[in-house]
Amino acid sequence: MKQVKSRTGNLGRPAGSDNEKVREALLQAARENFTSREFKAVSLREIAASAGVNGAMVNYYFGSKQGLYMAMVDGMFDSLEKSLPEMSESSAITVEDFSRSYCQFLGENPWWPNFMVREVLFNEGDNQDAMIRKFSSSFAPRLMQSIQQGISCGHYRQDLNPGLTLLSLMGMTIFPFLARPMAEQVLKVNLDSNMTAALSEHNIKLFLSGVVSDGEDATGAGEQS
Amino acid sequence: MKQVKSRTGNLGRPAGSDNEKVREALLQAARENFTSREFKAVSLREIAASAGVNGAMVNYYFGSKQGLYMAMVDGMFDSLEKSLPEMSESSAITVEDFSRSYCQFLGENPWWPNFMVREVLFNEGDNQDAMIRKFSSSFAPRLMQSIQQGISCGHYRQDLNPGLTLLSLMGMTIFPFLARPMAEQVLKVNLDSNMTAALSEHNIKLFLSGVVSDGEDATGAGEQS
DNA sequence: TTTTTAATTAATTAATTGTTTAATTAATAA
DNA sequence: TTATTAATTAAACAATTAATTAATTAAAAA
Repeated sequence: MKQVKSRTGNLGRPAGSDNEKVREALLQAARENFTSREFKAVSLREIAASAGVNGAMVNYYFGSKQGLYMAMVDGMFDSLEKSLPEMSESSAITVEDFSRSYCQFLGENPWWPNFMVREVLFNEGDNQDAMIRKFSSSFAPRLMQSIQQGISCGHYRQDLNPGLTLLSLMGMTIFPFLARPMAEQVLKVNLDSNMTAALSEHNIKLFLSGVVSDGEDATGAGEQS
Repeated sequence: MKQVKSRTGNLGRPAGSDNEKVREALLQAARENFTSREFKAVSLREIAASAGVNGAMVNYYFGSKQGLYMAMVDGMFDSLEKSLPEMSESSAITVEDFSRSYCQFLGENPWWPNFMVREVLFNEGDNQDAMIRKFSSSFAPRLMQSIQQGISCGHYRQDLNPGLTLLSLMGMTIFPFLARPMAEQVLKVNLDSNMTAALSEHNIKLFLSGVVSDGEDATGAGEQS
């Protein structure tokens, strides 16, 4: 009765091995590593070690490093769509809904902005096209629709460029999370859940009415030298 | 007279070799490669080939791959400060100046947003701290100062959070360039010089007065379902 | 039970990386 | 001129990488 569990030599299929458990451990390790460091900077050995399995498991379950990465991407988009149910419907999204939902999502999923920007910006060719399509087919057109309705019904200014307006709104929503290190270290804006809620309300008001006080002149002529 | 130019074996110091020229060629190659691909994904051999010199030249002139990268970073910040002279002065920057100058700079230097975000976001530890300090010591505090003046003199709303307001402004300024592929492919917003100028004016107006028409209610109650 | 299949590990493979070295040639100083 | 220094190349080096393979063991099927 020597092989208590074949202690040192862990060869062969382990007793009670769980296919799905290993798979999920690898995906989890991939998320941890790929969201904070660049693709090439993360080695399979690191991922495997961080998942507590042998390096060859990545190729066994996902075919390749790239395969694991793509599986991770799919999972991330799934979790986005699950976290933003109101954005999965087919009607127009109001500015308020977008600001609140997206701020909350970004606050709760700090890995997302880094990841999204890296994918859309840097992985030119590889995943970029698919990313852009996936990204833009979710909420962008429906938010655009909402903005265009606002203009055509006269609620918004008639001189607004819908595309630029959408970009401005997305920018003020996403950028604070994107520049989190700068926001926290330089501006002392700590993006906890309270500040996240404050940010969405701040942005809604800024987007709709601007920063200028009621009754003040907004031409900027009254500004400080 | 066989050694016409020692055609194939290009050993030794070449006639009329220009120290500064090689240095600049390497920096140029570094800019081209490092701004579009991640640090680890760019090899010294690629850079050298793209500069038309031997791979060992990187170590000869810059000590290491990292040394070349840092030299490139320094040059980029120099070009930013030269391109934005009005931001190098010591007085407060108005929202208008910031929006116009920065939009123009981003339009003329499309590599900057990618590079900046990559540095501030992803190179954790290595250059991040230095980047944040350099970045924030240039215009951030003076723009902040301008916003705080606007609030304290009553021109801006009293309920404004200055930090969030600065982040919103930076976001609506930078994001369109950051999401350029998405802006162009999905929203059909082509960021040429005309659109860049339009963007800065659009943002100034939006920042100051919002999107809602004069006389309209800005609570959003009047929006489409 | 016996056979086959699934899961896991250690070892190997082939390619690529950043860096160093030695050889080589031009420019410069003595 | 001669000796020394600066610039360049090809080659070698050592480390690391993703991927494959063969061996091994448990689970499932026959």
